[in-house]
Amino acid sequence: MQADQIAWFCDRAALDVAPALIGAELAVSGIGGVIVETEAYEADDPASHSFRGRTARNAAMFGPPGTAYVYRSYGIHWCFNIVCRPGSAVLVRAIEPRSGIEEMVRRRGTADLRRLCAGPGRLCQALAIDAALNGTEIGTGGLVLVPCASGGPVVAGLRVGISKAIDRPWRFGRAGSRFVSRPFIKTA
DNA sequence: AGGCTGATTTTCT
DNA sequence: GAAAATCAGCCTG
Repeated sequence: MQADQIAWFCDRAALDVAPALIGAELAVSGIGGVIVETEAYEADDPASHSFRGRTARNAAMFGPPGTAYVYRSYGIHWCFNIVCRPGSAVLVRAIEPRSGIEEMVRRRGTADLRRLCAGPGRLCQALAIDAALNGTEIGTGGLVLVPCASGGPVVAGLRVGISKAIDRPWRFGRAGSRFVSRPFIKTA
């Protein structure tokens, strides 16, 4: 999809974009798959990097909708976000591997498809996402995003690995997918 | 199956 | 100096 169409798609609350991205196709230089897990981070959200205003690290979060925000996590991993309205973004937490599986297996050092891209750090390692993509416009530079009309049933749950605003059910997943980073609690 | 810990580096207090 | 939107490996039971 063209960059301007992606910008249009992302120009709304992260809370709207996050579930809408379930089922979308994500690829870097032809290697990727289908998004099965996301999390929303809003501008007024204590768990968001943007909560205390713009800094050197989170500058990309204040760029136009459709910008990629990539940051280093725990000093080791990379995490990939899609910027929505300024100061808000969607963390892509897992994809179902589809294209370039051989290359992803090589980068990850495991042939376990279920865990190949299940988690923000694993996903970035499999797709070779790093700081070079931070601040770039999705739809350019080999970064491909193709939203789909119906990604199937979407389930929601609590976000993972945060210590603030832990009660917001802003984690979204494709119902029944085996490729999510952690199971979603079943609701009655 | 589930819990703990080390790795590693940037950011903010 | 502590915490961080994590992960893999090793421990126990």
